[in-house]
Amino acid sequence: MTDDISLPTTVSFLRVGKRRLEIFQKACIRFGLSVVNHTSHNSFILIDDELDFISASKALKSSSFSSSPILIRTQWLSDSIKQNKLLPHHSYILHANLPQSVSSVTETCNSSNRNETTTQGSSIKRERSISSSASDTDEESNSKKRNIEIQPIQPGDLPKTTGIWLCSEASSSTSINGNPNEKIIEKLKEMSKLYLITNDKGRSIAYQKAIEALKRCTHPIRSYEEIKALPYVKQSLADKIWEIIRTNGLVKLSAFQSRDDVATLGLFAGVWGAGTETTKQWFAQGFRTLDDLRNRARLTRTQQIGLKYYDDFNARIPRDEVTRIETIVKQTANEVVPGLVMETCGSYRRLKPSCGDIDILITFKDGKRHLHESVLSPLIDKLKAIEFLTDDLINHSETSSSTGNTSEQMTYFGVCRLLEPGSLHRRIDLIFIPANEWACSLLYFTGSAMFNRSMRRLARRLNMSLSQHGLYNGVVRKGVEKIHTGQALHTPTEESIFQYLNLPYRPPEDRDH
DNA sequence: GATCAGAGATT
DNA sequence: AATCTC
DNA sequence: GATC
Ligand SMILES: O=c1ccn([C@H]2C[C@H](O)[C@@H](COP(=O)(O)OP(=O)(O)OP(=O)(O)O)O2)c(=O)[nH]1
Ligand SMILES: [Mg+2]
Repeated sequence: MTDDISLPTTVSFLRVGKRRLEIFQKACIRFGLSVVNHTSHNSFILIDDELDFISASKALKSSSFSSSPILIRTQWLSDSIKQNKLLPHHSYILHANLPQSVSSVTETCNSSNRNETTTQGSSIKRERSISSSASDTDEESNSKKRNIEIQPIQPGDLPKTTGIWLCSEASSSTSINGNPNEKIIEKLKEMSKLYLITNDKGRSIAYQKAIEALKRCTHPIRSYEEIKALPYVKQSLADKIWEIIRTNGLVKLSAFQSRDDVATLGLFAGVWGAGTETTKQWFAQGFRTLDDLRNRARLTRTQQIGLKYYDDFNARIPRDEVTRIETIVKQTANEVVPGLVMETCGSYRRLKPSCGDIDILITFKDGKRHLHESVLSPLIDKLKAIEFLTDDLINHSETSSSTGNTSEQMTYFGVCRLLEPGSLHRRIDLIFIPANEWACSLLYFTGSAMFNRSMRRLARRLNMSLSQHGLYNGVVRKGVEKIHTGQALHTPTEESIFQYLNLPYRPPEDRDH
């Protein structure tokens, strides 16, 4: 079909509810439409499907829209979302001579509304798929009631719904005998990741919790009953897991992955220093490849470095290379400032066979020595001199005391490489801390991130507060803000922190959640 | 309807 | 203050 | 997306 009228490039919304508005605005970004407010003069206005032409016109009169705009039903966007591409808008245009029966117009466009047909007059039983999907970035929910065949459950086969606190349990070792539900976990992980890069943190967390529940399940899951018995898995996630078991796939994930905006966001998310807002903007500006970014995008200093080493940074580091890098840093540090205590943390301390980066915690042996500035700077300089460090990403020493820097902690994020031909550039994080914070920092920097968050959430529940600086009790919170910071507890060792929280001690390798 | 951790550095 | 990162 |  050849369209004489080109698709709108700029639209605005009239009387669309908050929830749906958010969804539509996201869709607009995705389809390259810009959304403006009433005030400017634009000729395309999207109106809620309940409005007929007359009431829409009335509403327009009392606002500051341009004189003769084209009215389009929001169903246009709803259908476009479903079809995964921006559809022609013709059939959705609202005309003056078609009063009430909004739905009759729909009929021509495509199959999506077939079922609603006639009730009386202008019944608008808009299908809820978009608005009720409780989701933003996705279109989801052809939520047909799946006919679940309930298989008989073998007694004693149910997954134990273990405690709420992940940090109280050892991470189950998948490396030894593999996880029986690997396929499911893999799919859900991908979902979680995609939700994260599309700025849906809450949902990403929900998937991670479900993943952890699955990891703890030591036998292959077979029945729908079993699935629902898992903590943090209810209707929606249970359906998805069941679908994976039955079909070995997940339609929603495939649909997600095939969206070019999601794929592009994923690509851009691999640039160190570019987060959800930046990648979203880049996409909106029409960039699609890393070369687009190199040539045309506005990049911060760190993003330039992230782009320069895109492949290197996204490669895992074999454990033995981390060991060699650690050795270089330790030796150099000992030459420059004798008496430093250093521990390589992160995934390395958790004994992972490969690591995403190198995380090194640094302090003085015995307390008191607040002039950390006399340590970080010389060490960094020396590491640069031997051409081990190649670039700075975050450097406390460079930015001379930024806004009210009361913290004694100092952070250096940079780039290093072994002095051997063929060595890749690696991300290295050095954190300098006062000795009295050693245990809490060690705990923090060892992670995993999920483990930390679980433990911190537990602390909060106990009216305590846990960070890399310390563990406090008697914390009084009023909503979000702390009324009372509480008092710092004496935490000489990691074990002591577990004790305060009534947790069994877990060695680093058991914190790999 | 709020929460999902808490903090440092850059922009 | 928003954004990104650990 | 689950939980309280
Ligand atoms: O959001 C985060 C990220 C990290 N960390 C802590 C735990 C983590 O173990 C450590 C180092 O971070 P990194 O990103 O290097 O994670 P990792 O556990 O070392 O994994 P990777 O192998 O990807 O480096 O910092 C957090 O507390 N919160
Ligand atoms: Mg790491």
